[in-house]
Amino acid sequence: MERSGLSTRRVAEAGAELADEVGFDRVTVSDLARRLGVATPSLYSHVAGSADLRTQIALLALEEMADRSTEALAGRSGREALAALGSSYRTYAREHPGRYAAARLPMDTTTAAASAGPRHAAMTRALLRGYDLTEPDATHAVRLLGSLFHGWSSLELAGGFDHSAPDAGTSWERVVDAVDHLLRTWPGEERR
Amino acid sequence: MERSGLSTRRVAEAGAELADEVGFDRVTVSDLARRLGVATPSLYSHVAGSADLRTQIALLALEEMADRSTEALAGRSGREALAALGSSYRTYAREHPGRYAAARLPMDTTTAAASAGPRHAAMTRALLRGYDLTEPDATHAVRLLGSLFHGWSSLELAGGFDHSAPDAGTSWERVVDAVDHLLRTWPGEERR
DNA sequence: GCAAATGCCTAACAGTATTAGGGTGTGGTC
DNA sequence: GACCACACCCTAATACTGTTAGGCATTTGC
Repeated sequence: MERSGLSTRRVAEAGAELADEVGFDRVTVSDLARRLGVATPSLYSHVAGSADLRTQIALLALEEMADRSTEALAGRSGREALAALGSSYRTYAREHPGRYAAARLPMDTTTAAASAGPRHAAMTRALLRGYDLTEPDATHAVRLLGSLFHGWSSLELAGGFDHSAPDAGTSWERVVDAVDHLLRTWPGEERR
Repeated sequence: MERSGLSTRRVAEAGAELADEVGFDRVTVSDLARRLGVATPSLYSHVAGSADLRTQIALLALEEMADRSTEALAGRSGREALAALGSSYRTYAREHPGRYAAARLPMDTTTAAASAGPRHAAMTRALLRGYDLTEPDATHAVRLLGSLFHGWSSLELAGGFDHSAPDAGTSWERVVDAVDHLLRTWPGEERR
């Protein structure tokens, strides 16, 4: 029989494709095998099973997002960088909902450490260099931005903003303004 | 044979329990039936199937969260209310990770509209009355807060803050300070 | 060319989701 | 107080999905 020329990477890519089409939680080893034109057990040479398949898709998505974000941030700083990074996530989530959902998959510590996750944190930190924050405020801000970007994309993807005005894009622009303002006027420790 | 006295509500509650123990994505009709001491098909009198079961758990979780938040907000305003609402979500996510995950389940428009979802939005809006925001800025702020609360709890639940200082609680306090500050100094339209 | 590794297959089994259809309590009705 | 209808739960049966075991063939490295 003719070989299909599969590999872990190729399987993950096909899985990502499938995730975007039918949703990450409906990705199935059997379905993926069908689409690849091979028998189900054949995939077990490339991924360890259903859980591993999901992880591989997640890793792929994290890399792609990091690559896009890196490009989006190049040569920008301040509000411009903030808007670019946020848009990068928003756009990715819209174009690749399945991959985006995959990227939120919790994974064990060592896998997470070897993923592109740290690159994301580093980018946010780099972005903050355009503002005047010192530790530990910079860390707080990293977490705030991470939560906000992630939360916003999730809600937008779930259609949370679909049925009320103004539209998500407009609102997002104003939120970027607000956060930019916040980062430039971050409150000192004296407050309670 | 003796009857178990089940009902949709009771099944959903048991499902929520199960979700908290094993994780929302591992909730299974069979497993739930086993725990309830009935045969698997028996559950189909109370829920329409696997998908419906998940939805019922989600609706339950949304209600519980809304109830807790309502209580937490009572008699508070400004920064205090902000902190209370945020803590309400954070605590719920920590105590009931499975239910919390369930609450993020995307559902169709009509189901969502009939859920406690709108109550959550209303609470956030109510909270903002303690600040001086006019439309459309209030809407932007509602969305910002919703995204931030959700994103923060998700990341914290996934262990995203576990391996770096300062701890999540401290960081959260400072983020509340920052957001409180932001809401009191929300930037006007003239900025770009 | 040959040996070993690799890539893919078939066979087989456990577990889950779901439908169909049957019996038995339970509660309302006269 | 009998009866009837419905609600509730069961067994049987089917179709997948996930996974392991073991076999043949093609490719690759020497």
